Amino acid sequence: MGNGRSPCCDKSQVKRGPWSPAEDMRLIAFIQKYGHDNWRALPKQAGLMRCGKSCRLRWVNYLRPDLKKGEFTKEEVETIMKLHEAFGNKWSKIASHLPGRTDNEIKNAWNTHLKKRLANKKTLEIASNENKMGISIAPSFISSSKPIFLNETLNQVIPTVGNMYDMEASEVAMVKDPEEDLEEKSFNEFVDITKNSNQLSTLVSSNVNKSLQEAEKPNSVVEMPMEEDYDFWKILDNIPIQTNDVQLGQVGASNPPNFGQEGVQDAETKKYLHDLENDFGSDATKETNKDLCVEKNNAMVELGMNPQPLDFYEIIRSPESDSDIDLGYVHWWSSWPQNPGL
DNA sequence: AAACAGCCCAACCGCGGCGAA
DNA sequence: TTTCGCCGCGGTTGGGCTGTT
Repeated sequence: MGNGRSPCCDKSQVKRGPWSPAEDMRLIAFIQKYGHDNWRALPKQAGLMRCGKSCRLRWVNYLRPDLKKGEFTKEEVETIMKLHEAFGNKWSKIASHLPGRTDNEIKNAWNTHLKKRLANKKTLEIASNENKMGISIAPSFISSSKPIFLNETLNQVIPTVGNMYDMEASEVAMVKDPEEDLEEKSFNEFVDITKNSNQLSTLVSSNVNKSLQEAEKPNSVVEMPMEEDYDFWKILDNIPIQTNDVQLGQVGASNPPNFGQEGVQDAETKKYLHDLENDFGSDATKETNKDLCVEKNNAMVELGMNPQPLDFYEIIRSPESDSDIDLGYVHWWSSWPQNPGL
């Protein structure tokens, strides 16, 4: 690979792997307030130990407020199939035709489900064409067990014409329109699968709920998935992060994204945050930061900043509050429940 | 109930494109 | 025109989940 470009960041200095709730919250709070003009600088400004690419990916694929969660509709699936036929693996291009869907999501869906569906369809097309041409497919497939698809992966997941014949020849013959039937089956299978993805979200929620129930137990110790990091609270409390070379006030965010009513308000989310507030207490948080306030004020003077109040608890209570920032749409937390005690 | 295998998807990686200097 | 730096894209990976034996 030669001397390539220098790495985008010092890998030893950045955190990798699943995002914690605290990191998510920090990223959301920061972007909602300051926008994301410069991904490379953002982690530093937001006080995140992540590289810019990681932040961008997390935001674009998971935290963005306009994301459409849940199963793909039949229309969406059809659109993807058509666009893939036209553009190939141009996932971002395909995603641009599907509002609320990310290229990563579509790519994953394609690689896990839709590719199979397409393969099935093609298999049947070949069989159908050969039938139309008056070619008897049976003998060739019977005499030669060689699959049509030589691709190893495909061989694993799709029935070849050969083994299809072996397995279901009579069934295929009896179906009025086998192609349509299989397509329908594939689609239903796909929808089931995506529904299961939804169930996963539900599972995530239930895991969070479980944690909440744990937290409600008297005398139980609540293990917060938060690192001890005052910068986070600074952001939420509208205290600028003090860095050596970055001026938050210069970060462009004049047009914050619309975080209005689009997202689904999750009662569990609120409950979690409410408990969080109770357990730690806003006063306690502010108390903790008291010592930093002088530093904050100095920084503000130094940087010539004029920050608008960004009250964490107001944010969370939105949209009931007057705040135009809303965290309620966030799915809490995909990367967390497997190990809630982090 | 435990072990295993396969699936799913969030996250990472490296490269290409593009604009600025 | 060249070089540099950033962003975004597409491919790949790895850990968790689920189904099967």
